Amino acid sequence: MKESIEFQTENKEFTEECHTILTAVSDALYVIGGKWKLMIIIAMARGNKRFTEIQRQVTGISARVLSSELKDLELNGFIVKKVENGYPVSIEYELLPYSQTLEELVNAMTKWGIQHRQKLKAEISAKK
Amino acid sequence: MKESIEFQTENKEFTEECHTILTAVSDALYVIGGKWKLMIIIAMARGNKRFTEIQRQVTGISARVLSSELKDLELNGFIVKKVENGYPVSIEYELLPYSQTLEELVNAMTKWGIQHRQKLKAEISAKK
DNA sequence: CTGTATCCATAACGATACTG
DNA sequence: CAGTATCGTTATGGATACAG
Repeated sequence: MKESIEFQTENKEFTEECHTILTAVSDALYVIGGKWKLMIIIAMARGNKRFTEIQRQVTGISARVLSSELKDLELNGFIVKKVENGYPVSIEYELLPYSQTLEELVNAMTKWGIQHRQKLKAEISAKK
Repeated sequence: MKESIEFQTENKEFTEECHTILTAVSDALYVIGGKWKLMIIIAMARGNKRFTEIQRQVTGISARVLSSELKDLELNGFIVKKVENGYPVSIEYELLPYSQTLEELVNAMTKWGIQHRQKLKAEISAKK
C-alpha cells in the first residue's frame, strides 16, 4: 500500500488513494486526537503513574479533564488502572503494550514540533 | 537530543526530557491539531487545489469551517492562495514547501490509523 | 490522594441561506 | 465557484467545591 504524501497531478487512482489516507488519518485523530491524549501517554511513558504525577507533568490539565481522558485511554486499550489494596489504597495507571504502537507517531510529532519552534524563532529574529 | 518514547524507571533527567517532549508535541498540536488541518493538507497534496475540490475530498467539512481552516493554514505558512485574474476569476490554493515537512508525521499517522482499524476489526470478529 | 459534581464560559461545528 | 452571515447546538474545558 502506498502511503506517502506526494505532490503530483490528478488522476482517478489518486482520489481513491487519497480517500484511504484521509480515512486512516481520520480514524487516528478520532482516537488519539485532541489536546491531551498523546501528552498523557508521553508523560506515562516517562514513568508517571499516579494521577497527581501525571497532572503535574502535563501542564495545564485539570483533574476533571484528566479523569475523563484516562477513562477514554483505558477504553481504547492504551492503559490500565491498577488498584492496590492497602492503607491507604494505592492507585496507579500503567501503559499497555498497545500504547507502544504510537511510538513512531509521537517521535514524528516531537521532531516536527521542535523544528517548527526553531522556524518560528528564526522568523522572529529576522523581523527585528 | 533523545526523542524516543521509552518505558523506564524515573529519575531527575527524565522529568526535564519529558517536559521538552511535551512542549514540542504541544507546539505541534497547536498548529496542526484539530479535526481538519492535516486532512486538508493531505487532500491538497493529492492535487486538490480548488475550494470545492477540497471540500468534496475532505468528507464532512462545511464551507464555513474550510474557509476558516484555509486562512489558518495560510497564516502558518503551509499554503498560499492564488488568484488568477480572468473570466471568471480562478482561485487556487497551493501547498508551500513547508507543508512537506509534515510528510513523516502524516505517514506515521496514516500507518497507525490503518493498523488501528485492523485491530478494531479483529476485536469485533473475535467477539462474534 | 484520587477523583466527582456543579456551574459556567468559550470554542467548535453544522445547517442554511445568501452574495458577488 | 468561492465564499460570508447568521443561528443554534454540542463539545470542550476551567474553577471551585466537595467526597471517599
